[in-house]
Amino acid sequence: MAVVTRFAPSPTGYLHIGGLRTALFSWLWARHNDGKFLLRIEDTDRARNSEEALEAIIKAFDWVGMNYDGDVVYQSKRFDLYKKYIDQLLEEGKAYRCYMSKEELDALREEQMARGERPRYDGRYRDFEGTPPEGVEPVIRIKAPREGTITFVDGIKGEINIAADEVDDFIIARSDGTPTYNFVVSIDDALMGLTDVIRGDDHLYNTPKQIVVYNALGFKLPKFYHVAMINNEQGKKLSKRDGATDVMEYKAMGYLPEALLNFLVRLGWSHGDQEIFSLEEMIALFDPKDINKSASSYSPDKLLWLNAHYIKNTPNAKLAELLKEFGVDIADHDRLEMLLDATKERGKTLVELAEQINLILNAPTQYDAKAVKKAFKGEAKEILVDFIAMLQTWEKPLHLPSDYHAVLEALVAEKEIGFGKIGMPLRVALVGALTGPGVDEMMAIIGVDETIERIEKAVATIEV
RNA sequence: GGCCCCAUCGUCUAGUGGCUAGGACAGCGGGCUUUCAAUCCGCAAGCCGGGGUUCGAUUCCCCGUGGGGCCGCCA
Repeated sequence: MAVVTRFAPSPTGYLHIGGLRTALFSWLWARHNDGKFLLRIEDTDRARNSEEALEAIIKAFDWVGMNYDGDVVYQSKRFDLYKKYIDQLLEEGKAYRCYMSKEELDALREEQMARGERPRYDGRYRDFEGTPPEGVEPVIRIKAPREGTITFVDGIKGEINIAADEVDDFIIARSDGTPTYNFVVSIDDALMGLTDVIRGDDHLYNTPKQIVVYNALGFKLPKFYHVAMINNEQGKKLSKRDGATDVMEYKAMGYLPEALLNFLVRLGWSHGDQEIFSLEEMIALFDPKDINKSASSYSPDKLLWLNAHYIKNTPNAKLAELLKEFGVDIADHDRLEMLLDATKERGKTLVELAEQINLILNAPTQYDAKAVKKAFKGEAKEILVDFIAMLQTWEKPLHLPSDYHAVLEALVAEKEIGFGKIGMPLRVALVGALTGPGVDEMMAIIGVDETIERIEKAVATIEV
């Protein structure tokens, strides 16, 4: 049987980083098996805006290169279907109307908490046959087993046992007739033909409830995989204050989708010592049985490292295209290759890369004070002036970094100085700072005229 | 509070009834270099604690401890 997995977010308006990981796991497993990966929006609570939410999710999927099969299923559009199953259960005596008010329910809960028990419905209307109280719209509850144990095998955690009395007769339809989460999830998972349900382990306790529904309706159980959560660096639940939780924020911060996916796949899953995985490798190697049981902490260092790795390995033409969103348009630059080769080793994100490029392309508007103190001293002025003269009278072509390097070598030899004597002041003259790509590269990129112009401008500021 | 889940370097993780417990990121040191990076080499860093079982436990069992999750007419 073909593997069918799904991603079933509630419409929050954005895709959470943790959601992307479980979606990725599900997607990989489907693709690995040539199966299907379905998308469903859990919007039984009608207050939420599912159209917008879906758009946000698809946008994020597009960005990372994930897709889904078939049509998106909206639970809000399937209420008739759910109603049919509710009626069926009612008719078969597997569900019943409960006339307990919210106030009564709250009171019961408080009592139980005070006694140190797990709050749960006491089943008082389970076998009720009298006259229902006036003016109360009932909810529908499903009959859960009253004794024994609900057992299932989790593909990651192994056998899970929950005592039946831990699962109460939970509500499957609200007093306004709308169905509730655990009920519709079971029906949809069954009807959509899910074979493997991969989800966060915050759903672990929902599984026995859903099994109650599966059994009542005679549906076949899928395999369940409950993936441990991603916590923050302090081991607490990941929240907005821990940094970006919205997937698209990573795009804005200059991360490559390959890096983010590679980072996420290794959070909770591994394949020996391998760290770098292409999408193809992930698909080929992923198996949910290799997912870790324990929760992991989110620490962005490795993501940054991966991003640097993928930037270094991205073709320059593509980088140029991506950089447009970061305010750098160098697609038509005639030294494109040289420019990116000189900078891509230095930028861990596209944002940093854009900064590096701007540093070279734009003449410095000011010179770093420390750099000036260190570089513009002694005979620096004289050396720079000589260098200009040498560039102006140089007879060979000046195109490649090596061409400029030859000029520098000639200067160093003639004046019998070390490379640093010219290198440092030259660097400050070109970009205003003591860091950055090699001066040979930078001169080749901006060309001889611009080079001379920048040096002249710098020389004018040196007082000695 | 009840129930459930989890536990290897700071972080992500590999691994086994017997290994010098492996890799990666971060950290530190060094090489390369006109700078900063990149890169290369090296160093430091871990089996939560206590009981068992066993010739031998990081590994299997139990109990602690710690962390997480769930306990809605939310999903």
